[in-house]
Amino acid sequence: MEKLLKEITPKSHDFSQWYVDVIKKADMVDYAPMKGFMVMKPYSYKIWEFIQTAMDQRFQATGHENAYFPLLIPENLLVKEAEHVEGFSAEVAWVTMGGNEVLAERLAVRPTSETIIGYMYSQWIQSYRDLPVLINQWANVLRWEKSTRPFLRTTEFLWQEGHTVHRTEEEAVAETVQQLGTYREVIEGELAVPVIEGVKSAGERFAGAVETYTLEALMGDGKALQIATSHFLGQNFAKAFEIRYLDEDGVLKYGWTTSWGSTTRMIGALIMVHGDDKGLRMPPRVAPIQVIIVPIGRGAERDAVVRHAKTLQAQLQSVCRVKIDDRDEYTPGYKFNDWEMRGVPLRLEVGPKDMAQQRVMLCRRDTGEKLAVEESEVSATIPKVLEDIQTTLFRQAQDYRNQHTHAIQNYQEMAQYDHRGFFLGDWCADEQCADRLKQETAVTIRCLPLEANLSGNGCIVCGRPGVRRALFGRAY
RNA sequence: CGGGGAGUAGCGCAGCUUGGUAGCGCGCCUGCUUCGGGAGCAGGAGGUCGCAGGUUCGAAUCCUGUCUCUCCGACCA
Repeated sequence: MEKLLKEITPKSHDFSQWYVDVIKKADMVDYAPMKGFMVMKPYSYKIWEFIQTAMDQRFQATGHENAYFPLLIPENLLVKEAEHVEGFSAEVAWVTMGGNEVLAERLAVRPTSETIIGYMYSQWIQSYRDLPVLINQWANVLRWEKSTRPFLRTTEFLWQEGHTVHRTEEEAVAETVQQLGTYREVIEGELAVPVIEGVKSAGERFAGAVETYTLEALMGDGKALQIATSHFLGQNFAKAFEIRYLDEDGVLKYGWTTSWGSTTRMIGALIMVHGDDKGLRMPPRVAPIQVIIVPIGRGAERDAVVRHAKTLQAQLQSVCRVKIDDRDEYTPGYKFNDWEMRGVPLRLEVGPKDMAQQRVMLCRRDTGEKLAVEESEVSATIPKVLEDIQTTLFRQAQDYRNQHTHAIQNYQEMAQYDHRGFFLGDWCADEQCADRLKQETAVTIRCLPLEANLSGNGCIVCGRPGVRRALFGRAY
């Protein structure tokens, strides 16, 4: 334990340092030699691939198709939607040279693709028969952020962005809500991160959106993280980009568009929600390795144990992602700590004692619980235990969030919780109250939850009658 | 972008005040002994001191610039 503490800063001591220690020690990322950029190493990229698969299956199932649009966007397109360009102008990187030639028009490295896709859609859509257009792209985007943090906010990041066009407002809103539901399914079901669904207040809305739907999660340090968003764009982009169709009634009409995105930030959430002082705790469904077999034995025993462990591995391959750690140069104790740091959900130990009794030892990463299992039962037991770990991690995260969610009547009450956690309170819907709250406490409106009723106690800032129930918190 | 802290071997650090032989722990390599919660001994490899200028006979050390990390703000997924 002493040595462990030297490697990973305890969560309670310094959460930020803990986070950096964990992602480095668990071999998830490395810093690139340019500010704000990171390398996703195989262990974290694999997690991203699982997330991609889970998302993509659901996108396809609801009729979406993947496509790919250009990395660079000409300036004249980027500036077409006024609010949009205002929202992003401060963080756009520009390409001004092509080889040795200065470009006639500079090109933006996409911070998001509404504009270039909007332009293309305007070329593609003529008739109501062309609708809806349901396209998603998996891509990288670039935003010149002031301060960065691996996964949570990097200059370049990976994401998916869906862009759809619909014939009616109702259909577009339904799409927006449906996609939020998909995000929730994946984030809660696969990542075991509980979220609160809501809409953003006007001040926090996506640049150019009519309504921004969001999922908000609470991290292990009591700070909030926006984990996925789905935007109803109304006809703002359709009007800016002339996305029009001739309707059945012979009238030329503007389409209704949506966009929705989720990013590699989800991996950051996964780490901050489940990790502990020993390192990561991976939910089994997205764990690159679900079961690590550690053979134990010395001298003459070693060969027999390793051979036996390999047989077990072969047998388990059909029920889980299993790896064997037969490195000769490390002791079992070292390996235990090593894989715990990487968050492998389940460890299977086999030694001479186990072999004699035809059993193995299973040790859960989430609870530390050890159980002896008959060899004949292992294949059947492991999937059940993995499922239980998945559920347990979600429950633990949910409990933590519930314990740190406080209904309040006025914002001064936040101080007793050190402004950490979620706060539910009424809001008068005046942005001035939101600004004042932010100024005084650094707390912002995370969302207006879809499922919440006014308490009737009045705005937590000004005391005037509440208009919306709001979820407050300090955000990443 | 403003304010702190920091860049010396893969990792963590000392050395810098007062310029003069590049050091420690871990890790790595080899050998032997070890193996149910971070093993031991012995031998060994590895560094243009973030980068670029300047001062000097001589710079890790002094000066200037610059890049990167980190923390706290403001901006954002």
